[in-house]
Amino acid sequence: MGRPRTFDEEAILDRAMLLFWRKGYEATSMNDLVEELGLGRGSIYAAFGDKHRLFVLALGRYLGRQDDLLASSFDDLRPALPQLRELFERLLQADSVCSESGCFSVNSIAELLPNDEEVADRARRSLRKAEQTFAVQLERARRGGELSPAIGAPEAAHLLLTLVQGLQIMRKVDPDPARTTACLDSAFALLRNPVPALALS
Amino acid sequence: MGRPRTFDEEAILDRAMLLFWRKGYEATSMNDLVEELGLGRGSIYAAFGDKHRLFVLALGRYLGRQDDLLASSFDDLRPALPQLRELFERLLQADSVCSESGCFSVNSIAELLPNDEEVADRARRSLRKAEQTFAVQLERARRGGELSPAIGAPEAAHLLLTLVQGLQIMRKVDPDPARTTACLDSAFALLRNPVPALALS
DNA sequence: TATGTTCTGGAACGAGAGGTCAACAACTCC
DNA sequence: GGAGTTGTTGACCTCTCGTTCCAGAACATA
Repeated sequence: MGRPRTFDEEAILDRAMLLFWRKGYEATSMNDLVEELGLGRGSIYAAFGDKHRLFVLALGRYLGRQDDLLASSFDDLRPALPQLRELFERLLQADSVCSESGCFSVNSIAELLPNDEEVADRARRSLRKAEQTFAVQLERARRGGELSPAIGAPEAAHLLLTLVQGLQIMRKVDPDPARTTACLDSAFALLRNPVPALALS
Repeated sequence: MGRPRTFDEEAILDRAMLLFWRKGYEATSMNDLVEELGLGRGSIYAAFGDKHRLFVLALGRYLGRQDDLLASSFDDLRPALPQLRELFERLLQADSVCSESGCFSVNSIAELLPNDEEVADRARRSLRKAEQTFAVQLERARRGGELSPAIGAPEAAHLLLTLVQGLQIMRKVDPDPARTTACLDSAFALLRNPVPALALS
């Protein structure tokens, strides 16, 4: 019934995501989107609603991918800390798709919060999920004697999450990936148990 | 010679700073500024140039104050780590002027980098200076046996700087100051030397 | 082929953007 | 007081913003 879509909705959302990611919400105009997406204005509005809704959809797509990456990253048989470390490397590498634009989520939080409740909710959800995932793995690390006794698993999870947000800011100021890697090295050096005992319980 | 200014340039810059801080660069219009600053458009342009220059001046004012806070925060006779910890508390408290808007510098980096070289330069300068100040104090901490041997002073400085940027993002997502304090507690718990020896050298 | 429905692309819209300007106001100096 | 200079104001400019609308294109069904 009716004329079919001539474009792949998800592919279009990906391109919108890259544009918003690169330029930010306010600095991206509908003209930019028309040009980048290769669609008429009418088609965009019909398919995605207004500019803000399109942005939220694009951000949701970005966060959804991050969620997936997180959910499928852990093998509960191997030590947790090295896996966490590898996850961060992968997370940051995934963001290099948009070369020096940092993290779409961090950028959006910084630009639009606390005034944009829709974006706030979506971001909060992903951050909470990430923190919980970290906490589970860190608790596993603690039980395995990997984690420094100076910190609890939930606190370490929150600390790591916070640090990663900070890394995304620092990457925009100094894009040298070696700096990022070095910073993660330091963090994990501190998190590691200096006297790795046998499993405690 | 000529008619004198009827306004205090620095007071006006402060108000512009608060507005840009609250709304971001792109979302703040000249109309907003005219209304907030209580000046005619012409006066603003005559005194500060265009919108972008005004923004850079406002950001410079913000960063200048942070620089001052940092420069005058350390007593080389007392232990370094607690002083660093107090500094962070003061930094975050200073930002509470603009209740839930996070950090003007972090917001600006996220919104405008990597496309705005002027903002990038100004922000880089302050971050470098902060990192160096941290490093000096952490080196003092290391020599005094305060710092964990698991990390060097420069690395700890970079780690702390990164963490604070992250805290500014997290604060926008969850404004509860207790979370921020707890995160700093965790970080310093890890940085502290678990076996505080006597001064080594 | 005729009809109904959906999608497409671009013209058109009002609002508001950032920026300019000219007339007037407020001072200093002669 | 007159001349010269600078600050102030708000009307005004052009351009671009986000959004709407409509005529035509592309399908399914009959």
